[in-house]
Amino acid sequence: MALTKRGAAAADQILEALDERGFRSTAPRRALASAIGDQDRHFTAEGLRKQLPPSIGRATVYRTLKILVETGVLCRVLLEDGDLHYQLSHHGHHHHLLCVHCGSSQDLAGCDIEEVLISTTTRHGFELSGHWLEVYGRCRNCVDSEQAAD
Amino acid sequence: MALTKRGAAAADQILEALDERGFRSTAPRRALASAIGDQDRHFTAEGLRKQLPPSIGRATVYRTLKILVETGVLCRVLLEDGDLHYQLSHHGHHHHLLCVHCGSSQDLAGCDIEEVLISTTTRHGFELSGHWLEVYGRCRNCVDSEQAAD
DNA sequence: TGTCAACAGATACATTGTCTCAATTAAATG
DNA sequence: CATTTAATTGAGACAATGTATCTGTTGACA
Repeated sequence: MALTKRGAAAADQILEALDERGFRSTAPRRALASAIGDQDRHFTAEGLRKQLPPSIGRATVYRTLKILVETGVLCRVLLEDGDLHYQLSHHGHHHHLLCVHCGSSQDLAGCDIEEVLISTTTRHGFELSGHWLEVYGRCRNCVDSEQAAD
Repeated sequence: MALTKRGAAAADQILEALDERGFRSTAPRRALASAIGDQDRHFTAEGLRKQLPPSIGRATVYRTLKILVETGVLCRVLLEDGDLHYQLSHHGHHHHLLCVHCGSSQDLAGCDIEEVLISTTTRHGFELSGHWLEVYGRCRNCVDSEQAAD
């Protein structure tokens, strides 16, 4: 069961998305959806699994995550060290601002780089079909608290 | 031994970079450098290993690749499916144009997106420290040959 | 040429998945 | 509600990609 109202809403959204694509509603998937709704930042498959009853098999967790990424419910987040995490994907195409200090992430909804990319890649005779961008730095909270400490 | 003049030059460059950082020149590292010089596109650690004598241990391959990435000689390439590959890094900061059709990659040397990113992230109170961008599409060759086929 | 820190290979282990297979179950149908 | 059946499950093997440790080897400098 989801721990918060927000988590429960997110869980419902996940199950709904699965239903729309013709996937069945099963007990493991409901547990997964609920657990994902409870995450307040990007997570790994194993991290998620540790929060689930051990009766839910590893394969199910990975299978479901894969489906959810393909469905667009989750997106993958690439950490600076190359680690792949998962995260709820509220918007369509978007990027992440990843705080290298506290590990939080915000979505960068407006993707303004598309135009720049098109003009740059066209010069290379390249026909753009997509891109993957992750942005690293410090979030407002971490910048502020550091300044306060001075 | 490197198969081409270009490969040999790249291999020398790798060994030189290692030397500069105080790493020793050893037989396994020379073999690695030569093999890397021979790659004409991004490669995986295991793929590289298959081109080396089996006497060179797995750990050595991975260890050396890690050093080379940290040294800046190699860069990691993120494929669209999340696979991490390696590639010679000729320039400093740069991005890749990855052809989803033939698998080739070109470097995008001028990184014009920095300014766009700074202005966008500043609005989020975010202090930019870095980013990772991969661009997917079709390279000039693949676009051309497809048009020729029409 | 002797010394010794750096390095090597072997091997065990960790993480992150995928695949197969037999058993179970959701849900549509009657 | 009972039947049916395709989707789904968990177990467990396997694969890819690393990392850690340990003991023997070696490059490079004095």
